[in-house]
Amino acid sequence: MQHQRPKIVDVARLAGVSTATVSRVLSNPQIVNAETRRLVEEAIRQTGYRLNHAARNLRHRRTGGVVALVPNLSNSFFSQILAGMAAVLAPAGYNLLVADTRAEGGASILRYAEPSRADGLIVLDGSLPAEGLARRVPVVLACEWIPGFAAPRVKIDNRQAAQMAVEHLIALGHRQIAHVAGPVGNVLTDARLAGTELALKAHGLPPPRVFPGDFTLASGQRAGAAWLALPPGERPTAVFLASDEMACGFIGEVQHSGLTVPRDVSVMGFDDIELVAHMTPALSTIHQPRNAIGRHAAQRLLDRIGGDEGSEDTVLPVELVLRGSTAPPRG
Amino acid sequence: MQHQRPKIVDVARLAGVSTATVSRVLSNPQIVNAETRRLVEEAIRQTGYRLNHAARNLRHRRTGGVVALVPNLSNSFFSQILAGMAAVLAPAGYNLLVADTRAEGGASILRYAEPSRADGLIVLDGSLPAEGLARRVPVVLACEWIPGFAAPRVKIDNRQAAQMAVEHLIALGHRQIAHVAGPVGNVLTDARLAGTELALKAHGLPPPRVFPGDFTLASGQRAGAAWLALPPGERPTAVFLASDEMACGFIGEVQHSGLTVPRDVSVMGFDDIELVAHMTPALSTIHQPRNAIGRHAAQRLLDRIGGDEGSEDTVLPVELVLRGSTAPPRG
DNA sequence: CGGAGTTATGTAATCGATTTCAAGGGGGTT
DNA sequence: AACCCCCTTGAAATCGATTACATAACTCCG
Repeated sequence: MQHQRPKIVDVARLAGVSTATVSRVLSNPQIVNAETRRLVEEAIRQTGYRLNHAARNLRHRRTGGVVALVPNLSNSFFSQILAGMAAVLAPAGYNLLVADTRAEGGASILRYAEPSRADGLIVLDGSLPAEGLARRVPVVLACEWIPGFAAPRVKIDNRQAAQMAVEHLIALGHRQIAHVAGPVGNVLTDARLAGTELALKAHGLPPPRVFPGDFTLASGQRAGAAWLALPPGERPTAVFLASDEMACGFIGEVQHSGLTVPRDVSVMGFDDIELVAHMTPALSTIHQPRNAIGRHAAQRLLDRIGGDEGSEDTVLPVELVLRGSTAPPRG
Repeated sequence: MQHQRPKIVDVARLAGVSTATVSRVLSNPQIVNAETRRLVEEAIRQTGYRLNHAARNLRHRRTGGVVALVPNLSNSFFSQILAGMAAVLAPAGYNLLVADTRAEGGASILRYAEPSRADGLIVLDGSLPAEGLARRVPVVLACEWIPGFAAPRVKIDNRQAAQMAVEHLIALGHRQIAHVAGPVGNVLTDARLAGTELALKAHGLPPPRVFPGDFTLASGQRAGAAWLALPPGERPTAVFLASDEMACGFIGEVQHSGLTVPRDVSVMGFDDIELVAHMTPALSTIHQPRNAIGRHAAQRLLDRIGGDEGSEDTVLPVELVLRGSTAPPRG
């Protein structure tokens, strides 16, 4: 190895052309004479040349990367969304960087929102400060969103989805329906609660009893304990939880106490994460098209990077998935 | 906005110093006179200057990024490992890029293994070609590994872990123990199968009946169907599956048929993904320290990038987690 | 007071590619 | 023969930071 790593001038020298020509072969082959091109390609092969992306990016004033800001990387809900994004970004020549907004200290996460770090940002966390994001790089919001921050959003209709879920429980004959909410201050929490209340109101039923939650298994378990702690006569006969993880925790707790789902209580989740189809009982839930959310978000971002100024929302359809955890109330 | 984006010369001009001095304030403040430093910092504030990473990286001949090659981003098993890696890399000033080795076409994934793209690579997929990886950037293998490829590995002792699992089943009194294996050709598949066979042999029991699998829920479900298809007298009384996801599929299928776990069959998983603690029955399994795997892998890579040549393995301890899915055989 | 040593700063080369601008050569037209 | 155009190609500027080397000022000491 005479050179640590061949550069474009090494290729140029070997091929007997200028660096400009080599560069053209690399990025715009058809404008180079066929024979010259062949020579250069041969030189590239012989030297084992690989281009330096830092240099190209510097010249192009771009980074070739897109950052996804995820509230919690450990949450499997996001992994399929990331997979969808990667599937769109990779063919377009972009790298996907992921960052956990919780793991890294508050505002420092915004260091990713710089043009020299990333060409664009996909934000999946509605709790980030709008000021920090403004005027930096193209942004797309997915799933969650930031009130007062104008950017294209890729989302589902959470309110309507919650309505569908509760309508189903009502149709089964339930009259006392509880809701286990998401974390306080989250936009999804509010939308799903609103949908729940709307559906009940539309059927002349009283507002739901609401148990606190935060989308995690553990909080679902606590909700289960809280439900069990009620006098049997006062227990809602159906519970709609704002996430599947919580539903799993809830069902686990209820079954542990010896009661049975859906005989003693109907349970409805939200998200349709893969596992819940295989539990016993299989969970009835709202299916979120997670891969599609990732793909659309990535595509919207690419459009934005390409100069598209549109900021209308993309609302993807959900599906009511009925499985074994919901049934008519007893008696 | 007169400038699109202030550069280091703008700061220098405003502070009345050279770009060299500004650069020094940025990366080595203590060698600059306190008063000058104050001036420069003030100028940085006034101009709203942000440094361009592409330029710095070009000069430093580094990228500031680390790539994780994951077999399947949708698999929640990996998300917690990624979280662990991010927790170590971010404070060290590295970005974490993730790529799905399955989603992107075969060899093209190796484009990430270039010094100008990433300063290092964490490979979680044992099926990548060793030749492609050799002699490129520092590599650390995590979980899986590539036979014949020398690099530090961060892993668990899969053989021994499988042994522990099967020993437990034997201790409960089981004599007919089946194994549901991982995908053919995978190093984990072989190690876990070997451990299973070893444990049985040590107790004078015949080799296990082996059902094919590939770590996915669906394959676990198929294994459940295959188990059910056996004449009741020939059914193994316990099944050890090479992943929790498969165990979930298996249990789901068995319970669907009206049988009960662990009364009719004991089930043992592998991984201890978060959800399985909340199923009914809760799954007995082998706990893998996923966050720690991620952290250690990231740390090893940082060491390697820093010049450490060591390539010994880091073997992290697993735990046998006993929950409700295993019990003595009937009768 | 001259010389060594220290500290602080500036000048200019450098990282490795891309791209503007200019120019050479060939063909066709009048 | 003069002119124009197109096709190729090269020279050199450029992207925005870092840093080796040079230099100036100041201190210390015999």
